[in-house]
Amino acid sequence: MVDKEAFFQQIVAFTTAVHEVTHTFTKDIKPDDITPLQYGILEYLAVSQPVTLSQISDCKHISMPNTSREIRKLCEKNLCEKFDAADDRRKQMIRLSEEGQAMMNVAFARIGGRFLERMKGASEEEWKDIQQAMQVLHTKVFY
Amino acid sequence: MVDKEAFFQQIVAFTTAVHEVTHTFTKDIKPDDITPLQYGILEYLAVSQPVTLSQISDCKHISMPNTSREIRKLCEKNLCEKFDAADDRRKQMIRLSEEGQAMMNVAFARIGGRFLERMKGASEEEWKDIQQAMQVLHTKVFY
DNA sequence: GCATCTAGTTATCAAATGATAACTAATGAG
DNA sequence: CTCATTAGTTATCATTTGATAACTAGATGC
Repeated sequence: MVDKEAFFQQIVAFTTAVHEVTHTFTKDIKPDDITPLQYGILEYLAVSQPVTLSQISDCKHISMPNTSREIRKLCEKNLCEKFDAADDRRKQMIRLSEEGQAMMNVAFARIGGRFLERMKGASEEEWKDIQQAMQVLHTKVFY
Repeated sequence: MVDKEAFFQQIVAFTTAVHEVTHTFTKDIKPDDITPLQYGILEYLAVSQPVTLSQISDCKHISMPNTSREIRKLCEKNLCEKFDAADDRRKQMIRLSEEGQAMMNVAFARIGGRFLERMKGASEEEWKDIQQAMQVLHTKVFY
């Protein structure tokens, strides 16, 4: 049998480490004129665009009024833009503007660079192991 | 060769999933009378106590004045306590109080329960795979 | 013994975030 | 058609968090 107590300790240590590393890799990336919450929204947009306000609200756990406010600010900074959904005239779709897309490309490239830097000594086999490991955890625990 | 672009996509998707799952597993755990920041400090204490204020400040990326303030609030709520370090009379060591320890035990048990629930169908072999996967990522990427 | 450094505190201010009420407009059910 | 529901907005307020300056007390270098 597995030792569930030890297993849980391991989960805590692991998730803490993931938070810590992503934090240090991300903290000095975002431009000074956007807040952490706004950066989180832009990251979500970069991965999932186009999305509705309601989707942002659900996925990022931000109330609708606050989501509306933050999106308005991002639009004012010309980082994203709204357009009407074809199927339902109540819906507002959001996507990154060209400027926003360019900004996120730069941010992602820098973060990616840091991960690559961290793993530059890895052998072909280690890369495979790491990818395999992420796949296992992604499908079985963190989905 | 590994496809580094795809690899990075995978990292982003994976870390996002870890954040998402830990968030949903943790959000309704903390008592209403402590803030998210305070909960984070308590979690850190539970894992690393006893620690100094400076250690909390460093590890949780909170300025010393703000760390001092939050610790004072936690002490006022009887969740942690200060005591003097033996070696240096400037240092204040912090540890959970009995009440704080009890609170974190409950919180951790509930979070642990949710992970176990999520993995209740897993075979002996899958458990091994998952532990193995965490170990790989913890040592090679998230350290 | 004096200057300098480290650990922590207190007070204060500004900004970011969370929460709620009251609203408009479009959709969908009956 | 009418009523309930959904998507989003605006305004407002409270709380949380971040940032800085000015301070005390103990340690450390020389």
